[in-house]
Amino acid sequence: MARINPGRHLTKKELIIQKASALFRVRGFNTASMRDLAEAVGVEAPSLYNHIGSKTELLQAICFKIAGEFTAQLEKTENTNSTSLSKLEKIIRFHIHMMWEEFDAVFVANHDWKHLNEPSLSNFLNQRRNYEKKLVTLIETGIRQKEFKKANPYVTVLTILSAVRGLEFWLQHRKKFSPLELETDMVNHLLKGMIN
Amino acid sequence: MARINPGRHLTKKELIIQKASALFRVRGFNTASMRDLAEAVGVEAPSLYNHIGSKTELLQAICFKIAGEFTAQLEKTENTNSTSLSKLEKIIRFHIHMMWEEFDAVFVANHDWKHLNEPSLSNFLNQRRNYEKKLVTLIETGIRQKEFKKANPYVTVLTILSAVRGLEFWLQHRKKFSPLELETDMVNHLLKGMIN
DNA sequence: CTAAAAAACTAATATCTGTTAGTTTTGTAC
DNA sequence: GTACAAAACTAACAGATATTAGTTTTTTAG
Repeated sequence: MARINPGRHLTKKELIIQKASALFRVRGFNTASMRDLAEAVGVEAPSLYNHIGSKTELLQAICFKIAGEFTAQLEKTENTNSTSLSKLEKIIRFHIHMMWEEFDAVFVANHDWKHLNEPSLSNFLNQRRNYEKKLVTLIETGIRQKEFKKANPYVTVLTILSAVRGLEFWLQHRKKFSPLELETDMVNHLLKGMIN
Repeated sequence: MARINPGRHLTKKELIIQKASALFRVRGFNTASMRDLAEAVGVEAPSLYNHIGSKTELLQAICFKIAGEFTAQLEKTENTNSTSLSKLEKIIRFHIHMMWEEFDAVFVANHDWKHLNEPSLSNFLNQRRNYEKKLVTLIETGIRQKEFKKANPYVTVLTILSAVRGLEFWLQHRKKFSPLELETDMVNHLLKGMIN
């Protein structure tokens, strides 16, 4: 059989990771087999091992790529001079943006991280914990500066992160309203509530 | 080996389902094996089949038990004479309540429904779609009566359901604030926003 | 055109999967 | 205590799993 055509801007390994993201999202990491992946790539299963080390390595690549992007954006936002509210809004919008642009990978990172091996598992969880802590600090600052209402900042962070994550369902079912309308309504709801 | 002790108020089948809920939550449906489950129950794997029909049947039992409880509560709430706001608040609180009281089963229903077989899968998805539709109708009514701000009601429902579902993470990590504080803060956030 | 390499292939392995068959043990009712 | 039923056990199977070994094909470089 012919070689894998990596496409214009992808190495073969990147192509495999991309197909794996799509496959793992639909079937789940454990349910998706390397034979499934090979078929999606257009090759026999053992051939994949010319490009990757193991199935778990694929999961690692997906999870840490996403985690890295979120962390980088958060740190960038932290280092700007603006209100806590403005920072928070930027972060929420970035989350929504990521859900639209890298749906498969974000979905897999959210669902299948638990199948990571040590020490990747601990690494990933630490990174996520740090991300949450930074958000909590941001909320606390906003409360101290009377920008935000008094409330348990952990609950606030949880509420926001979870709400945004829920876009998974909407994207799966391909509901047909524009990302812009969605983004506006969700940001408004999370910041200003829904009561008239 | 001695027989399974079902405990005070459980049939043997119910005990198995309970252990399966806990196991599936931690490991995931596909990753958890019947041998794992048997060990949790205190028995050899084939013995389980004296009480249950198949592994999938366990998943069905878990998913439809939870779906049924949510549907029942929603219909009960719909048939009361109160404002849309009051109804919505009651429903949010019920979701939080369920997360605390039936964490394992709710978690599994949320995560592993995709491994249901037909026709259970379609059944489950229909039930969930109906649930969402009823919530959308509730929000629409509230908007028409000027109780709620104008916004895409689907987005509103998505935001609320997802936020509440996020309690999964907090419960997994056993954060130490009371359910009451958590419930109050989350309900306030979702209804009234977080901006001062 | 030829040699080196990259990457595909086929064949195979050991392990794990849910589940069945058949048998033995345990508890229950008279 | 004896018979019946419930529920445990052991042994086993067919299929799927990720991965390795070894070989052949394809592409690339000089």
